[in-house]
Amino acid sequence: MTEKIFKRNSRQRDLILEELKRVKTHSTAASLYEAVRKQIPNISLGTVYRNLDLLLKMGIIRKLEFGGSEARFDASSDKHYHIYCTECGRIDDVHELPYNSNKIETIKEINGYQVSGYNMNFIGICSECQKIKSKETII
Amino acid sequence: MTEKIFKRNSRQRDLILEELKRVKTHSTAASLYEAVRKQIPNISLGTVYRNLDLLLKMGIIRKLEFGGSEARFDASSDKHYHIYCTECGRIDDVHELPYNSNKIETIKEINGYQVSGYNMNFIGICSECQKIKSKETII
DNA sequence: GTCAATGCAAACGATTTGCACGAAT
DNA sequence: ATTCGTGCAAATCGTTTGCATTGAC
Repeated sequence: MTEKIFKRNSRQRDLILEELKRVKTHSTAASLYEAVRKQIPNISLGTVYRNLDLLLKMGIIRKLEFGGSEARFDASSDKHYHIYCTECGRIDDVHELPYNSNKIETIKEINGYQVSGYNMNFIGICSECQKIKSKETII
Repeated sequence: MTEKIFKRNSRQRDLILEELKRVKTHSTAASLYEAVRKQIPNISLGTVYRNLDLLLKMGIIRKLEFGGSEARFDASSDKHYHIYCTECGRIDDVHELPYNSNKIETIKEINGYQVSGYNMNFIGICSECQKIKSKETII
């Protein structure tokens, strides 16, 4: 079943994955492109997208299902929730809350569907933006 | 605080909302456009998008936060979860499971964030697609 | 008569793709 | 030598926007 997806190594792919792992704010394709460009100045955005696809298919990274226009990626191996700041758009990991703590985990059937999983994330205002907002209110 | 958003009535908007309420599979902008076109042949896609935006701002409809490329909309007034079929892409309401049954509802702070809400949906295979898949397996 | 809402088409931003070349095996 | 992975540019897809016109009030 496990199909070989990478047939050759590539420095581009290595750097993309390295950068995605390094940055904790859940990069977009464009931000990975900009970062890797410092090492390989003429890498193309297409290459970034193609490699992100391959890494997704391999299950090495995950695409975060937020509503925003740009896709965000996560390279960490442990599952966890995410929280999105409606003010500045940053996305942080939620490590405080255990991922499998929910009785929702045990649901195997809904509405005739065979349930394979669920997707959950939190929405809020990050501490930085709270400070900014409270200052604005004072004025 | 409640601001007036519609300044005039429009047949286009009425038909868009009517169609969105009628169809239970959570229309896309394009499918609404096709449906309303039967009544107003030269309605434009831009008008559909503009009215969906207005209806969103009024809180009359909601945009579903799935990963797919096209946005899906929901016109029902009661909150409920959704389930997405990975085989055919349909999205159904989940009425079996109460929306506010979670202790997650009570969380007000995570990671320094002031939590305003959360987003959750299920992923699975609908009964139709299960039938198709089991047939395929037999062959 | 006023100006919000429309139709049309062009513009947009994110992503995908075709193709010829370069590089990993 | 083979052919995968790349860079480049053009194409695609969903959505947004500018502008002149239409229609609700």
